[in-house]
Amino acid sequence: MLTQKQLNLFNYLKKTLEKSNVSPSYEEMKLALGLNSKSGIHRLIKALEERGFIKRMHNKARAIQIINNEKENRTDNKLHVLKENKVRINIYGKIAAGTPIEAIQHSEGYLNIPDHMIKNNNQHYALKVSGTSMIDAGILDGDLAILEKTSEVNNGDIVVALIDGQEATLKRIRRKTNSIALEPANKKFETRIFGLGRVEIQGKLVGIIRNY
Amino acid sequence: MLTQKQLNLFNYLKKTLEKSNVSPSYEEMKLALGLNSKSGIHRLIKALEERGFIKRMHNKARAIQIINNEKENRTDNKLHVLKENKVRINIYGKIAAGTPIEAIQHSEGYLNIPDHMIKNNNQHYALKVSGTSMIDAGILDGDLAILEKTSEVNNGDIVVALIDGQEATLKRIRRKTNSIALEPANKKFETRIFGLGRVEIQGKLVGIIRNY
DNA sequence: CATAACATGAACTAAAGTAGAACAAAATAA
DNA sequence: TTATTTTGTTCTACTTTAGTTCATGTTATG
Repeated sequence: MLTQKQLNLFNYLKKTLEKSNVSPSYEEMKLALGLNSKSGIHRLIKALEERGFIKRMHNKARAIQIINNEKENRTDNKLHVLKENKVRINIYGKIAAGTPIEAIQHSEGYLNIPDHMIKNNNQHYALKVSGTSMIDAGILDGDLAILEKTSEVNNGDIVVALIDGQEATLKRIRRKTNSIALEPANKKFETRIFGLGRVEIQGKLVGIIRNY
Repeated sequence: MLTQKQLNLFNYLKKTLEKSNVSPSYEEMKLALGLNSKSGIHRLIKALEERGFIKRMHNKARAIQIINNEKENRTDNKLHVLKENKVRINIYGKIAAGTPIEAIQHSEGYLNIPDHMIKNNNQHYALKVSGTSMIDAGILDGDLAILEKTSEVNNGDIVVALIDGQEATLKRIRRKTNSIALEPANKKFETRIFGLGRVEIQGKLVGIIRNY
């Protein structure tokens, strides 16, 4: 695609532009390639532009721009994306009454979350909070709840509980000897107590994201 | 893609805008670059705009905006990475009594935030909430507040207000004819009312991130 | 509404930079 | 080999950059 000279100039341009955003002038390029004349540079620049390796603003000083072609950074990018992917989780819908979360097959979309929210290797997912039953815990209607898929929860944790395989709800949990209490954080709602078998923990709250 | 002078000015702009969201005036830039004339600055600004490094509002004072895309956005590949990337913003410390944010030079670290939180090109930053004065708005002690650097706020918005250049606080704002009321969201705290000149808006709340 | 603070821009100078024609030598391809 | 493209040089023409001064708008604010 390129001749040797063109490649030399291109590499020099790239190197220079990576250091700072100052393009070299023809004079500087001439020196860098050990030429005695700027015209040669001009021709090389035209060739690079024609072949789509650089772009420039005509008749503007030091206004050359590198066009990165796919081949070179492809591997880099994939690696990068993969790394970033860890913190990409599914949004499964609203946590309202009625629908068990597992039944929701389709994700409503992806969400990039702050990586510090993920502290272990468990799967995570997000639900949109519906209702005001946890308002005194600072969880408002419309907030996004970030949840860790686990059943290891402590008393006082806020969890997604599936009741009778039917109703999913976000509540504070308190285990007793042979019952489980699900406490709202709102005086207008009441604590509900269930037998051990009726409640399945589907996740533990690890974060809240709110948008104004 | 820039000349040296253009880069110098750009760096100065960047630095200044990172500290606070007030653009320098031409006069100030003139001094910063050691010129005797504002016209030179004007031309450099035009060049920077032409090359896509800044954006400005015509005939508005101190209305320059950095476009942060010098290298990344140019090629398709990198754009992809950018899309996957969470937006990275600075955490500037706690928002407690006493310290004006502008005085905090050093960032306490970076934070990756969900990209949907950033809805415009303004700069954003994060502060850790200290205290319970906004608890009824669902903002708890220790929450991370995501703030947009702007002074365009509406009544009822939650903002970071700097009082007398001294005390930074997160409150709901209500502008009256010749005073500004800063309302807490906690009955135990009282609304404070200030003269127009005493309060400077340093940012507007756009999100809350909480970690359990 | 007056005034200070800012932004815009014309005119001019010198220096730096870009554009390209014309010709010769070298490298490459046919 | 012959033809074609690439490279290098010199020389010239022209444009932009960068700085100055001075004048003219525009906006914000008391």
